[in-house]
Amino acid sequence: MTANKSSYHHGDLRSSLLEAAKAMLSESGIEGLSLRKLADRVGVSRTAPYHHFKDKNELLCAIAEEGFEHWHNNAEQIFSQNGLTTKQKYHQFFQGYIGYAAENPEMYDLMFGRTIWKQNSATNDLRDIAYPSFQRQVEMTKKWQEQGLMPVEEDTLRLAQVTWGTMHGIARLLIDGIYADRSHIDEMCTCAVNLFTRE
Amino acid sequence: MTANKSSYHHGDLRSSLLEAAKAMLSESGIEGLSLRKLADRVGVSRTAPYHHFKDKNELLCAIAEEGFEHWHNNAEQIFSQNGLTTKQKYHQFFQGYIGYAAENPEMYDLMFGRTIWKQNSATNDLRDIAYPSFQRQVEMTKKWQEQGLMPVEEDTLRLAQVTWGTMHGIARLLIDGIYADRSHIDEMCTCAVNLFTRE
DNA sequence: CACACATCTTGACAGCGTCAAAATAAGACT
DNA sequence: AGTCTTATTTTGACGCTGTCAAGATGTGTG
Repeated sequence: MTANKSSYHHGDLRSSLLEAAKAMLSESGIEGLSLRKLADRVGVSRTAPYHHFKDKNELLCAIAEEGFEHWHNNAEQIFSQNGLTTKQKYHQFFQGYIGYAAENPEMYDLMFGRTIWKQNSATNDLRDIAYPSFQRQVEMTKKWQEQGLMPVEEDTLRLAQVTWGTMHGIARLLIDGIYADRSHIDEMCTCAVNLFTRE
Repeated sequence: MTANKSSYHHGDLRSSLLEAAKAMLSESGIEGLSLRKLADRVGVSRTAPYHHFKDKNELLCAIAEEGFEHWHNNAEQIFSQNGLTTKQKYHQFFQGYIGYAAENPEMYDLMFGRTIWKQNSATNDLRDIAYPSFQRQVEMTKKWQEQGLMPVEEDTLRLAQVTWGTMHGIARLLIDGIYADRSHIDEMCTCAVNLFTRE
């Protein structure tokens, strides 16, 4: 169906746009990412991107998709590690989450920020990737309860919402530069894990 | 020095602008609040606001100031209540925080969102109001530790960051419409309070 | 070889924040 | 009083943004 590369006028505009857009995103954030500057950077006219993305929103969603994939692989990797107690793994997962947000603040802002999720502007493709990620959080919480790491008295869904909410909140405080800074990451994570886990 | 009211051309443009801006904010969010539409709404020309606010940013900061004041009074009121245990008060504080965010999502987004805090764009006036609010959070946490509500083993600052982070995170998940919705508020708050408090 | 289609460009429009310069009205001073 | 200074508001303009409509250009298929 679709040729692999170097066909048509530009070659593979769509992925070139995505790559450049990701770079611009991490350089200057969502606000600083304009379609016109993006087109300029790739070397095409202002409206060329519109033949590959219906909207600026659709472009942003496509970028976020890649972010979720990368994020998912990251979490998977941590959990497949051996020789760690459940609590150590959870600690590492927690720290990994905050670390990802701190190192990719603009991407995190895009993935979990209101630009996309506020007014239901998320693409179907993005939902298909993001929702399972949210669901996985609940499943993992259930396991943590069964393994005695987290209190079984609490409803699993609520517990998942609260623990993820904590990670999300700390991440946001960090990347929005309010009240907390990077040098506190490790201590904050340890503190949170202590509060959430028994033993 | 400055006349109280009904002097000059318009009367009291500054407060008229602020009031209209607050209305527009809650109607259509930060993104939907444009200086031009604001001026139009108040009945002045597009650049009139610039003699009362240097920037759009400065206007936003002025709005946020009012938000912090209202928010501060709200918290004060809860703590001055009698006939409640420490835990009940904390529960109510927690719920009040989330409730405020859920009922004033756009104002909360302005007060604690990246628009203002990201690139150090907060006004000095705003800082003077906001920073003590953050500080108060730490002091209250210290009291909660002393009263045996929260673990004394944890560093007060970290504990404050984590507990506030949790409130902030849940608030953001709610108002950004991701993963949680309003009907879960009470249960989430109870769950979080259970995790954070002893006894 | 021609036709259809995907792709890209040019032109245009409305909206935004903001600056400069001109117009207007109020208060202060002699 | 009247003049002057100063605060306030307006008009005009600039560059930026996202996006639509129409035209130009190249590619793959029949």
